[in-house]
Amino acid sequence: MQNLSKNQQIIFDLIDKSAEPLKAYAILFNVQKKGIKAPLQVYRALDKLVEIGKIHKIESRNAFIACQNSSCQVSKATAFSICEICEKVTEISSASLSKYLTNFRDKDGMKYSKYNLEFFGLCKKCR
Amino acid sequence: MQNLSKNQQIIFDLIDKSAEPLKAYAILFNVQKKGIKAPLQVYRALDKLVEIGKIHKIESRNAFIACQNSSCQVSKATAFSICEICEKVTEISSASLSKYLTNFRDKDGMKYSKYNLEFFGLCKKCR
DNA sequence: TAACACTATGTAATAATATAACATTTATAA
DNA sequence: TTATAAATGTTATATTATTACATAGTGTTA
Repeated sequence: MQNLSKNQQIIFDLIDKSAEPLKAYAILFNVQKKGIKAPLQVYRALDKLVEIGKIHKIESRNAFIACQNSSCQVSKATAFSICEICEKVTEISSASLSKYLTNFRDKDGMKYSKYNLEFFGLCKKCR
Repeated sequence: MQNLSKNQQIIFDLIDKSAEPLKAYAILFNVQKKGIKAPLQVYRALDKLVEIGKIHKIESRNAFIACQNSSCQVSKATAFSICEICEKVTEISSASLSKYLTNFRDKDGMKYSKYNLEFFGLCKKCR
Protein backbone atom coordinates (compact mmCIF):
# COMPACT_ATOMS: atom_id res chain seq x y z
CA MET A 1 0.00 0.00 0.00
CA GLN A 2 1.39 3.30 -1.10
CA ASN A 3 0.43 6.86 -0.35
CA LEU A 4 -1.61 8.70 -2.88
CA SER A 5 -0.36 11.82 -4.58
CA LYS A 6 -2.21 15.11 -4.23
CA ASN A 7 -4.45 14.72 -7.28
CA GLN A 8 -5.00 11.05 -6.65
CA GLN A 9 -6.10 11.77 -3.08
CA ILE A 10 -8.48 14.56 -4.09
CA ILE A 11 -10.12 12.38 -6.70
CA PHE A 12 -10.22 9.28 -4.54
CA ASP A 13 -11.86 11.21 -1.70
CA LEU A 14 -14.54 12.49 -4.04
CA ILE A 15 -15.31 9.04 -5.43
CA ASP A 16 -15.13 7.42 -2.01
CA LYS A 17 -17.73 9.70 -0.48
CA SER A 18 -20.07 9.48 -3.46
CA ALA A 19 -23.17 7.34 -3.19
CA GLU A 20 -23.12 6.50 -6.86
CA PRO A 21 -20.50 5.89 -9.56
CA LEU A 22 -18.96 9.07 -10.89
CA LYS A 23 -18.05 9.84 -14.47
CA ALA A 24 -14.76 11.41 -15.39
CA TYR A 25 -16.14 14.78 -16.42
CA ALA A 26 -18.41 14.95 -13.38
CA ILE A 27 -15.27 14.42 -11.33
CA LEU A 28 -13.49 17.11 -13.30
CA PHE A 29 -16.29 19.57 -12.65
CA ASN A 30 -16.20 18.77 -8.94
CA VAL A 31 -12.48 19.17 -8.46
CA GLN A 32 -11.95 22.29 -10.51
CA LYS A 33 -12.22 24.38 -7.36
CA LYS A 34 -9.27 22.37 -6.02
CA GLY A 35 -7.07 23.28 -8.95
CA ILE A 36 -7.52 20.27 -11.18
CA LYS A 37 -8.36 21.89 -14.46
CA ALA A 38 -7.88 19.41 -17.27
CA PRO A 39 -9.42 16.06 -18.22
CA LEU A 40 -6.01 14.48 -18.44
CA GLN A 41 -5.30 15.21 -14.81
CA VAL A 42 -8.46 13.37 -13.91
CA TYR A 43 -7.82 10.44 -16.22
CA ARG A 44 -4.28 10.02 -14.98
CA ALA A 45 -5.40 9.87 -11.38
CA LEU A 46 -8.22 7.47 -12.30
CA ASP A 47 -5.82 5.19 -14.16
CA LYS A 48 -3.55 5.00 -11.18
CA LEU A 49 -6.37 4.46 -8.70
CA VAL A 50 -7.75 1.64 -10.83
CA GLU A 51 -4.27 0.15 -11.17
CA ILE A 52 -3.75 -0.02 -7.43
CA GLY A 53 -7.27 -1.22 -6.78
CA LYS A 54 -8.65 1.74 -4.84
CA ILE A 55 -11.40 2.25 -7.38
CA HIS A 56 -13.06 0.22 -10.11
CA LYS A 57 -14.39 1.23 -13.47
CA ILE A 58 -17.95 0.17 -14.26
CA GLU A 59 -17.36 -0.55 -17.92
CA SER A 60 -20.95 -0.51 -19.05
CA ARG A 61 -21.41 2.94 -17.53
CA ASN A 62 -18.03 4.58 -18.01
CA ALA A 63 -18.07 5.46 -14.35
CA PHE A 64 -15.94 4.86 -11.29
CA ILE A 65 -16.68 3.69 -7.76
CA ALA A 66 -14.49 3.18 -4.74
CA CYS A 67 -13.58 -0.40 -3.96
CA GLN A 68 -16.00 -1.65 -1.35
CA ASN A 69 -14.13 -4.78 -0.42
CA SER A 70 -10.53 -4.95 0.74
CA SER A 71 -9.69 -1.47 -0.30
CA CYS A 72 -6.01 -1.76 -0.99
CA GLN A 73 -5.87 -4.75 -3.23
CA VAL A 74 -5.33 -4.84 -6.93
CA SER A 75 -8.59 -5.39 -8.79
CA LYS A 76 -8.25 -8.65 -10.61
CA ALA A 77 -11.63 -10.05 -9.86
CA THR A 78 -14.56 -7.68 -9.80
CA ALA A 79 -18.31 -8.20 -9.79
CA PHE A 80 -21.07 -5.64 -9.61
CA SER A 81 -24.83 -5.48 -9.54
CA ILE A 82 -26.39 -2.64 -11.46
CA CYS A 83 -29.99 -1.51 -11.19
CA GLU A 84 -31.30 -0.70 -14.63
CA ILE A 85 -33.74 1.86 -13.31
CA CYS A 86 -32.00 3.87 -10.60
CA GLU A 87 -28.49 2.96 -11.74
CA LYS A 88 -27.42 2.03 -8.25
CA VAL A 89 -24.24 -0.01 -8.38
CA THR A 90 -23.08 -2.37 -5.67
CA GLU A 91 -19.87 -4.32 -5.55
CA ILE A 92 -20.61 -7.98 -5.00
CA SER A 93 -18.48 -9.68 -2.44
CA SER A 94 -19.14 -13.38 -2.63
CA ALA A 95 -16.44 -15.87 -1.82
CA SER A 96 -18.12 -18.63 -3.76
CA LEU A 97 -18.58 -16.47 -6.84
CA SER A 98 -14.99 -15.28 -6.85
CA LYS A 99 -13.75 -18.78 -6.22
CA TYR A 100 -15.83 -20.13 -9.07
CA LEU A 101 -14.68 -17.48 -11.53
CA THR A 102 -11.06 -17.41 -10.45
CA ASN A 103 -10.85 -21.13 -11.07
CA PHE A 104 -12.87 -21.10 -14.26
CA ARG A 105 -11.13 -22.56 -17.28
CA ASP A 106 -12.46 -22.55 -20.80
CA LYS A 107 -12.54 -25.48 -23.18
CA ASP A 108 -8.88 -25.06 -24.08
CA GLY A 109 -7.95 -25.06 -20.44
CA MET A 110 -7.14 -21.42 -20.58
CA LYS A 111 -6.98 -19.79 -17.19
CA TYR A 112 -7.51 -16.10 -16.80
CA SER A 113 -5.60 -13.58 -14.80
CA LYS A 114 -8.47 -11.18 -14.40
CA TYR A 115 -12.20 -10.82 -14.85
CA ASN A 116 -14.97 -8.30 -14.60
CA LEU A 117 -18.61 -9.26 -14.18
CA GLU A 118 -21.60 -6.96 -14.33
CA PHE A 119 -25.05 -8.16 -13.34
CA PHE A 120 -28.13 -6.20 -14.35
CA GLY A 121 -31.55 -6.20 -12.80
CA LEU A 122 -33.79 -4.20 -10.52
CA CYS A 123 -32.76 -3.29 -7.02
CA LYS A 124 -35.05 -3.73 -4.00
CA LYS A 125 -36.43 -0.21 -4.23
CA CYS A 126 -37.12 -0.32 -7.92
CA ARG A 127 -38.77 -3.71 -8.03
CA MET B 1 -36.42 -14.11 -35.42
CA GLN B 2 -37.04 -11.14 -37.61
CA ASN B 3 -35.47 -9.95 -40.83
CA LEU B 4 -32.89 -7.28 -40.68
CA SER B 5 -33.35 -3.94 -42.34
CA LYS B 6 -30.97 -2.75 -45.02
CA ASN B 7 -28.56 -0.91 -42.75
CA GLN B 8 -28.76 -3.57 -40.09
CA GLN B 9 -27.93 -6.25 -42.63
CA ILE B 10 -24.97 -4.35 -44.08
CA ILE B 11 -23.52 -3.75 -40.66
CA PHE B 12 -24.21 -7.22 -39.37
CA ASP B 13 -22.53 -8.79 -42.42
CA LEU B 14 -19.45 -6.69 -41.84
CA ILE B 15 -19.20 -7.62 -38.18
CA ASP B 16 -20.01 -11.25 -38.84
CA LYS B 17 -17.21 -11.73 -41.32
CA SER B 18 -14.67 -9.87 -39.21
CA ALA B 19 -12.08 -11.88 -37.32
CA GLU B 20 -11.93 -9.36 -34.52
CA PRO B 21 -14.32 -7.01 -32.74
CA LEU B 22 -15.09 -3.87 -34.69
CA LYS B 23 -15.47 -0.37 -33.36
CA ALA B 24 -18.31 1.88 -34.41
CA TYR B 25 -16.21 4.30 -36.41
CA ALA B 26 -14.27 1.51 -38.09
CA ILE B 27 -17.64 0.16 -39.15
CA LEU B 28 -18.69 3.58 -40.36
CA PHE B 29 -15.55 3.89 -42.46
CA ASN B 30 -16.16 0.45 -43.98
CA VAL B 31 -19.77 0.99 -44.92
CA GLN B 32 -19.51 4.48 -46.33
CA LYS B 33 -19.17 3.03 -49.79
CA LYS B 34 -22.55 1.38 -49.21
CA GLY B 35 -24.25 4.67 -48.48
CA ILE B 36 -24.15 4.74 -44.71
CA LYS B 37 -22.70 8.15 -44.05
CA ALA B 38 -23.34 9.15 -40.47
CA PRO B 39 -22.36 7.77 -37.05
CA LEU B 40 -25.95 7.72 -35.95
CA GLN B 41 -26.89 5.34 -38.73
CA VAL B 42 -24.24 2.97 -37.45
CA TYR B 43 -25.17 3.33 -33.79
CA ARG B 44 -28.83 2.76 -34.51
CA ALA B 45 -28.13 -0.45 -36.35
CA LEU B 46 -25.73 -1.55 -33.63
CA ASP B 47 -28.30 -0.87 -30.92
CA LYS B 48 -30.87 -2.95 -32.71
CA LEU B 49 -28.47 -5.79 -33.43
CA VAL B 50 -27.43 -5.88 -29.79
CA GLU B 51 -31.07 -5.78 -28.71
CA ILE B 52 -32.01 -8.80 -30.79
CA GLY B 53 -28.85 -10.67 -29.85
CA LYS B 54 -27.15 -10.86 -33.23
CA ILE B 55 -24.10 -9.05 -31.91
CA HIS B 56 -22.60 -8.26 -28.54
CA LYS B 57 -20.77 -5.24 -27.29
CA ILE B 58 -17.43 -5.86 -25.64
CA GLU B 59 -17.77 -3.17 -23.00
CA SER B 60 -14.14 -2.92 -22.02
CA ARG B 61 -13.19 -2.34 -25.65
CA ASN B 62 -16.14 -0.40 -27.04
CA ALA B 63 -16.29 -2.89 -29.85
CA PHE B 64 -18.79 -5.29 -31.34
CA ILE B 65 -18.66 -8.95 -32.35
CA ALA B 66 -21.19 -11.27 -33.89
CA CYS B 67 -22.83 -13.70 -31.54
CA GLN B 68 -20.98 -16.97 -31.78
CA ASN B 69 -23.52 -19.09 -29.96
CA SER B 70 -27.16 -19.43 -30.88
CA SER B 71 -27.17 -16.51 -33.18
CA CYS B 72 -30.74 -15.36 -32.91
CA GLN B 73 -31.24 -15.18 -29.20
CA VAL B 74 -31.44 -12.14 -27.04
CA SER B 75 -28.19 -11.55 -25.19
CA LYS B 76 -28.96 -11.80 -21.56
CA ALA B 77 -26.00 -13.84 -20.52
CA THR B 78 -22.70 -13.15 -22.17
CA ALA B 79 -19.13 -14.16 -21.39
CA PHE B 80 -15.96 -13.43 -23.28
CA SER B 81 -12.28 -14.13 -23.07
CA ILE B 82 -10.01 -11.30 -24.11
CA CYS B 83 -6.31 -11.60 -24.84
CA GLU B 84 -4.54 -8.61 -23.39
CA ILE B 85 -1.79 -8.75 -25.99
CA CYS B 86 -3.39 -9.51 -29.37
CA GLU B 87 -6.87 -8.40 -28.29
CA LYS B 88 -8.44 -11.55 -29.66
CA VAL B 89 -11.93 -11.95 -28.24
CA THR B 90 -13.79 -15.23 -27.99
CA GLU B 91 -17.30 -15.79 -26.80
CA ILE B 92 -17.35 -18.37 -24.06
CA SER B 93 -20.00 -20.98 -24.38
CA SER B 94 -20.07 -22.99 -21.22
CA ALA B 95 -23.27 -24.50 -19.92
CA SER B 96 -21.95 -24.76 -16.40
CA LEU B 97 -20.78 -21.16 -16.35
CA SER B 98 -24.04 -19.81 -17.66
CA LYS B 99 -26.00 -22.00 -15.31
CA TYR B 100 -23.95 -20.84 -12.36
CA LEU B 101 -24.31 -17.17 -13.22
CA THR B 102 -27.93 -17.30 -14.26
CA ASN B 103 -28.80 -18.80 -10.91
CA PHE B 104 -26.51 -16.60 -8.89
CA ARG B 105 -28.16 -14.62 -6.14
CA ASP B 106 -26.51 -12.02 -4.00
CA LYS B 107 -26.75 -11.71 -0.22
CA ASP B 108 -30.15 -10.05 -0.42
CA GLY B 109 -31.43 -12.85 -2.60
CA MET B 110 -31.53 -10.54 -5.56
CA LYS B 111 -31.69 -12.35 -8.86
CA TYR B 112 -30.51 -10.75 -12.02
CA SER B 113 -32.08 -10.63 -15.42
CA LYS B 114 -28.84 -10.17 -17.31
CA TYR B 115 -25.10 -10.33 -16.96
CA ASN B 116 -21.93 -9.67 -18.87
CA LEU B 117 -18.61 -11.24 -17.98
CA GLU B 118 -15.23 -10.42 -19.46
CA PHE B 119 -12.19 -12.55 -18.69
CA PHE B 120 -8.71 -11.25 -19.39
CA GLY B 121 -5.53 -13.18 -19.95
CA LEU B 122 -3.19 -14.35 -22.65
CA CYS B 123 -4.38 -16.50 -25.51
CA LYS B 124 -2.54 -19.63 -26.65
CA LYS B 125 -0.49 -17.81 -29.25
CA CYS B 126 0.56 -14.98 -26.98
CA ARG B 127 1.52 -17.09 -24.01
C1' DT C 1 25.62 16.24 -2.65
C1' DA C 2 25.02 15.14 -7.51
C1' DA C 3 23.32 12.28 -10.82
C1' DC C 4 19.85 9.28 -12.06
C1' DA C 5 15.45 7.15 -12.59
C1' DC C 6 10.83 7.33 -11.73
C1' DT C 7 6.45 9.30 -10.80
C1' DA C 8 3.44 12.95 -10.94
C1' DT C 9 1.87 17.45 -12.70
C1' DG C 10 0.41 21.23 -16.00
C1' DT C 11 -1.36 22.72 -20.42
C1' DA C 12 -3.12 22.82 -25.09
C1' DA C 13 -4.87 20.49 -28.67
C1' DT C 14 -7.32 16.85 -30.64
C1' DA C 15 -9.08 12.09 -31.25
C1' DA C 16 -12.59 8.75 -30.40
C1' DT C 17 -17.11 7.51 -28.86
C1' DA C 18 -21.97 8.53 -28.64
C1' DT C 19 -26.45 11.13 -28.62
C1' DA C 20 -30.12 14.98 -29.48
C1' DA C 21 -33.28 16.93 -32.49
C1' DC C 22 -35.89 17.06 -36.42
C1' DA C 23 -37.70 15.64 -41.00
C1' DT C 24 -38.91 11.90 -43.96
C1' DT C 25 -39.70 7.19 -45.64
C1' DT C 26 -40.74 2.32 -45.38
C1' DA C 27 -42.81 -1.73 -43.39
C1' DT C 28 -46.53 -3.96 -40.62
C1' DA C 29 -50.71 -4.79 -39.13
C1' DA C 30 -55.71 -3.57 -37.95
C1' DT D 1 -56.32 2.23 -46.23
C1' DT D 2 -55.20 4.23 -42.61
C1' DA D 3 -52.87 4.19 -38.59
C1' DT D 4 -48.80 2.70 -36.15
C1' DA D 5 -44.35 1.36 -35.49
C1' DA D 6 -39.79 0.91 -37.23
C1' DA D 7 -36.19 2.55 -39.90
C1' DT D 8 -33.73 6.12 -42.41
C1' DG D 9 -31.28 10.59 -43.48
C1' DT D 10 -28.96 14.71 -41.96
C1' DT D 11 -26.84 18.25 -39.14
C1' DA D 12 -25.09 19.49 -35.10
C1' DT D 13 -23.27 18.63 -30.73
C1' DA D 14 -22.26 16.15 -26.38
C1' DT D 15 -19.37 12.97 -23.98
C1' DT D 16 -15.34 10.23 -23.22
C1' DA D 17 -10.45 9.72 -23.71
C1' DT D 18 -5.63 10.35 -25.52
C1' DT D 19 -1.32 12.56 -27.77
C1' DA D 20 2.36 15.47 -27.30
C1' DC D 21 5.35 18.20 -24.93
C1' DA D 22 7.21 20.77 -20.98
C1' DT D 23 8.08 20.95 -16.02
C1' DA D 24 8.40 19.61 -11.17
C1' DG D 25 8.72 16.58 -7.30
C1' DT D 26 10.43 12.12 -4.97
C1' DG D 27 13.39 8.61 -3.88
C1' DT D 28 17.68 6.10 -4.52
C1' DT D 29 22.42 5.46 -4.67
C1' DA D 30 27.07 6.50 -5.83
